[in-house]
Amino acid sequence: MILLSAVEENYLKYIFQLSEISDRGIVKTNDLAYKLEHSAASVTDMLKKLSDKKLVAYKKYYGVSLTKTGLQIAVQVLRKHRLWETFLVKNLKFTWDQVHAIAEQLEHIQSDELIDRMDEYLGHPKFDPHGDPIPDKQGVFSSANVICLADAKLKKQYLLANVNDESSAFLKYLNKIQLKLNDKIKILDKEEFDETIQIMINEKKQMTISKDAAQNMFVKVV
Amino acid sequence: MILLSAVEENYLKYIFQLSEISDRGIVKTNDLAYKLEHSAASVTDMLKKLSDKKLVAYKKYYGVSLTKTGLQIAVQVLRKHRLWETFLVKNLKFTWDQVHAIAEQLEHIQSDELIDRMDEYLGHPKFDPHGDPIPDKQGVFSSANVICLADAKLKKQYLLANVNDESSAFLKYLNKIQLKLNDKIKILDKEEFDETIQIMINEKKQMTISKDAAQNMFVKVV
DNA sequence: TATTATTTTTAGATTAGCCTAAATTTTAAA
DNA sequence: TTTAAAATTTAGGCTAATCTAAAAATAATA
Repeated sequence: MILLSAVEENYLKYIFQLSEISDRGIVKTNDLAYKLEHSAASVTDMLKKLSDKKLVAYKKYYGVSLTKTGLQIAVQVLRKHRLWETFLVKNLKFTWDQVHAIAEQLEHIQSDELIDRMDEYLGHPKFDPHGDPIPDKQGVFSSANVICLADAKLKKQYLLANVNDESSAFLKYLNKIQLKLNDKIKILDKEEFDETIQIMINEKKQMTISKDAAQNMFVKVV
Repeated sequence: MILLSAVEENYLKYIFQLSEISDRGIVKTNDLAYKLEHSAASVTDMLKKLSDKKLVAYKKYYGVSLTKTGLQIAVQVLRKHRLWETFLVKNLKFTWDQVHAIAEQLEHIQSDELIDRMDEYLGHPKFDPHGDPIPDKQGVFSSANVICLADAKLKKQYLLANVNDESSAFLKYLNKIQLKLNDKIKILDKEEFDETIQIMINEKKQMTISKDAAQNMFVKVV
């Protein structure tokens, strides 16, 4: 078990996250640079280093993907992040918009024993407070079969299953409009021009949701 | 509130701990180097840096002490360390010999809100699992009035109040001989030659304790 | 008190992780 | 298909935090 720096772990985590929404799992240097808020040059440097350590498969000017080892580590970092978020919300009564930044620190604490005990303490949760799946010790995610609200069908009943945890402002907005996980959502109408949608929440409250907000929300069929 | 690196925080923490057992609170470069397991040259470099930041008062060839600001930060790091140790033992059921290394990482997580909520969650504990006092948010320690077992009087009834948390091996030894905090201890005899002591534990079990072990144990009068 | 030993600092290097500016490669557009 | 634009890499530099070896200051000893 090679110990990685917090920086290296972050690279693997973000490569994993970006690879999930890219074609053939290939992540571009610039996309990583944008996520990490680093220069592209810095990213290139680190990709070479991670490649030397056999954690990523990197091809110059083409892109990067995780090796088997790199994937395993990325998933364990994600596991730690989500377990910590769960602890912060469930036990320490943080709100869901407060926990991401703290979990970004806690996810790099190096102790398998700690995370095993935390998992046990929390009762082996399958999803974190934002609805993100928590991989188990073996790295297996329970799948939730969600679709983005921006791509969901009209007039169909859904449940809010997952929201983007990275933007505190977005989560605060959800607080303000009192939208929580597992609320019922039905799209009543969609404006062609700006893709704003009209939704019905819990069959009683009607709202207008911007395209931007809808892209950060994920629903599943009832 | 200036954010310090984990390394800087560690320096302040160790300067604080060493100053408590030094004359007039002056800490020597070599003592710090030994504690930190760094070269003396590295320590000198860092002391200059901390001095520039007004966190320590450093005089070349003489020694270093904490400024008011440096002291405040050191105490808060200690507070975090001890609250985390308490959480690890009380809630996650770690044994007291397992928690120091993990707490050394956790103590550098930057979030006042986190530590306030953790303190609340744990019920504002005054002492950690090793009997070390946990300073409150204002940095005030509750004093325990302990003396080192190596300096304790013969034939007097004491309670084990505090043990050195830094050596996992020592704590494992205490586990083996089933000695816990608040156990009654009476020194029956002290060998002049090697300062080995004979103790009676809880008025029923007699044991021989080395000088080395006794120096890591602290007792208070019943 | 002179000399030696110890402690501490200085000088100079190294590595990780970042940067900007310039060069190169790839992609898109005319 | 040539050329312009965008993406990416290379080159060279910087800071934090470490090191070793040599120099300097202080403390201990003869």
